[in-house]
Amino acid sequence: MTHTKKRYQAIIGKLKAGHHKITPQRMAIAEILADSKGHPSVENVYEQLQSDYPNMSLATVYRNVMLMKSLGEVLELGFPDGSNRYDGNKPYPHPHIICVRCRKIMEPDLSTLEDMTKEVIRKTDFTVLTHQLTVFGVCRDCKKEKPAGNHKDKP
Amino acid sequence: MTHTKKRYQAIIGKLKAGHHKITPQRMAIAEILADSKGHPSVENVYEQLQSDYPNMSLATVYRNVMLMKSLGEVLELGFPDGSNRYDGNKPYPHPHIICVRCRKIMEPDLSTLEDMTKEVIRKTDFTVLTHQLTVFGVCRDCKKEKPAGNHKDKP
DNA sequence: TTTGCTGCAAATAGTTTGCAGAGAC
DNA sequence: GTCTCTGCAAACTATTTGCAGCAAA
Repeated sequence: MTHTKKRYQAIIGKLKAGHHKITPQRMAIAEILADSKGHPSVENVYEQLQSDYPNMSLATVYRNVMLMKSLGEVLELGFPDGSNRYDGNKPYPHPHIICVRCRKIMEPDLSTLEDMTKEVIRKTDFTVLTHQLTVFGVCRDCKKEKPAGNHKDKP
Repeated sequence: MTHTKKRYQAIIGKLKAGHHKITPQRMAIAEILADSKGHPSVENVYEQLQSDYPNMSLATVYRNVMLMKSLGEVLELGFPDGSNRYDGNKPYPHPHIICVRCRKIMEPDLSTLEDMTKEVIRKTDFTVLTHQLTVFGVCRDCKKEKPAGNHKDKP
């Protein structure tokens, strides 16, 4: 079974466990979020559903994304630019590296994150619950196309 | 001169350098942002100005916070919960550790951040421009008041 | 059958914009 | 005097909610 398929099963399982009804709308939304390629926004999930479910209401998408988020099966990525995107494929905190030119998102495993958490705990005496790390930059492909620093306004 | 005072001068200086007019409204907004204790939202800045500038428009606050942000003199803190807050006191990226109980915000210097940036560069080949790191947890004071794990729903 | 879910439309919150007069330079 | 800035109100975007009918369990 693929990871995406497992994620779909996990979401549906949590819904059942919480005595939530398994409606066709929920299955469709879960299917998209279980994949989450491209980190869709609510609007984006809604658009993807338009062809198969022309009557699907945007409110229904909002309600169910929130429900799955509250069940811990979908991660909300509140990016600094204000856009809310969702990830049901890796529903635990993880770093996002975003290219400001092509908007590509990478999600590397960072071994230094653990050291950083330890340093936070040592310096603040907090009990750490969750975190969000987003790094902005220019990806390799975009650097090739137009090297950084060549774009200037008239002097 | 205090750091806050220096920050105020820096903001006003950037405005002048950009040939923006120095209006009483701008001075008042700059003064609040230069301090930025409590990381105010736009609404919050507006409220702080109500007593001294009862005619100040919320739109004016929005316009000027955005202007100062575009000049690099104010940092926008797009927290994952969706609230936009601003910092004109430390207008460069820095970590925020937020207590989910009392909403207190700490801003420790993290030496591990540099290692993390290096790891990001090594693993993604990005040119890193900026970043945002927010950690959520429970602060020391709140842990004392009510130890974590004691709050449960009925089984 | 029962209870929760959906679609619709209206409400709400946060932010942006057009415009005419006011004010900084 | 010129040109930007401000206040006001309306517009806009993203999200939430009330309600009546519908459908999963």
